[in-house]
Amino acid sequence: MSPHSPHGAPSLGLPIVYLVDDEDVVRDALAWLLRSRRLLSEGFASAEAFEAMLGASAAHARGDWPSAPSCLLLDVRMPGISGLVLFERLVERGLLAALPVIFLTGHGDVPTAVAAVKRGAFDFVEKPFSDNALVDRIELALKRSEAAIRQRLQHLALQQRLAELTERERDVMRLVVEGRPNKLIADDLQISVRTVEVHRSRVFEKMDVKSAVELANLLREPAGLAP
Amino acid sequence: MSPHSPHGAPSLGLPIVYLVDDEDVVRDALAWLLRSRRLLSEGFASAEAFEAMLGASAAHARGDWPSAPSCLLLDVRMPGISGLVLFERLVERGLLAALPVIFLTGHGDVPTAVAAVKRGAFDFVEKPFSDNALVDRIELALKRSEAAIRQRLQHLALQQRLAELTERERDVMRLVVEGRPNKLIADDLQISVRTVEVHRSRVFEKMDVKSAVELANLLREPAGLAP
DNA sequence: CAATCCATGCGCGAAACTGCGTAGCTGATT
DNA sequence: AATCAGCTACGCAGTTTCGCGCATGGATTG
Repeated sequence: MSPHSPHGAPSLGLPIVYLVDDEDVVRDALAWLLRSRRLLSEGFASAEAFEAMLGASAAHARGDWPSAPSCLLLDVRMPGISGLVLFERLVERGLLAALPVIFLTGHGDVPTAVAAVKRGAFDFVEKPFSDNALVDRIELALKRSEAAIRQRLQHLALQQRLAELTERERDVMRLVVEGRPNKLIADDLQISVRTVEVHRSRVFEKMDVKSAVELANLLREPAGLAP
Repeated sequence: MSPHSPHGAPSLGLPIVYLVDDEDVVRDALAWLLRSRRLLSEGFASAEAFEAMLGASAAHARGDWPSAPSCLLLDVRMPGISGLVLFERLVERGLLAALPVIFLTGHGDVPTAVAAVKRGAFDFVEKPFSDNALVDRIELALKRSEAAIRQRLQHLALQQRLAELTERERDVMRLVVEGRPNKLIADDLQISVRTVEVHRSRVFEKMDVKSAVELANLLREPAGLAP
């Protein structure tokens, strides 16, 4: 296990703040601010550059998430791909939870800001901003990112175990978590009770639970539902 | 059963849109617009007047929700209690879900708008607005309100059934939904297995389920958790 | 061909569920 | 004081369900 973990949970790596702004001055200022607060950062002069980095580091496996808590300080208007467009792409890739976006803008209008926040932007701040307040927001965003990544890892672990099940075992499992007794499951699937028991016990074994209730609880957790 | 329900679910009453704006002209225009779209509305010239209506109709029972889908079109700046303050009070009373708030403002600033949306405002639109777009948003808000109210009703029904349980029955239930077998529950509570079985069966009866798994599923639903 | 998955039968012991009966305690009603 | 109702608690007996081991066979796949 790598460095000391805060609460016994495995460390996810050092938090990092990505800066995407076409103006060197802005990036440098932010980088300086963050360094002074002991936060790692990495700057990009365009949305394209940032996406290139994302694609490379994430091993182009869609659905892949950053493994360290991170957030993105994003300028709204930039030459080339605008911040809003980049943001929209991140939304569609489902990356927002792992990579909260804080918009930075000089001259924001209300509809744009409102739309961005409703779409899931973590914040939308106008320059000039208070350094303190911004860093506070960033740290909140990093915490949310960490929480999302942890939840994702749990989710993946669960999916992995689910993937080990055979088709038939999944059939049985579905009925088991609906609370149906073995006899009725056997009737539903047109197989013998004994066979249901066999599948059922394999499911328990593979999913590492000891009872149907535990299994139901496992699958009812947020991680057990959506992809 | 009153009027025709859309999907077999019981009707919640006619949707209503509340208008809170100090300018008569604005309220009249909105009322006219809504009437033309066959939506009920009720206007208030001040936040105070609206709160008075809320207090009266809700029978001052905190936690009480409007029984019909509704939403609130709220002007940001008004003499007396401002729209923002009223909004904040609604947030604190937990009414936002049942009564989504759409802010209307002539001259909004970005930070205010962003803060409102992050606090849970359904929307924040600047005048002049498109009638069509606004009505669309209102109808979405009403749908969300209806969904929230339905969920709340389910939640209350569940809480009601939970309230019928004895202290001891709740003790047993907790352990049952953790997946513990009767024998261990008996050890935990220092009572005999037979007694556990009695409580367990009473719980099933009162909660109207036939197995521990069904019970767990019932309690794991969103309605089963927070107050 | 070997391995895997699915399916089945039989049987044993444990656990769970049910019905019937008992009993102490509290609090309210009469 | 007597009574009734509700909650808690327990035992016995009987039935059902569950969990598991052992053994068998067909279908699919590498």
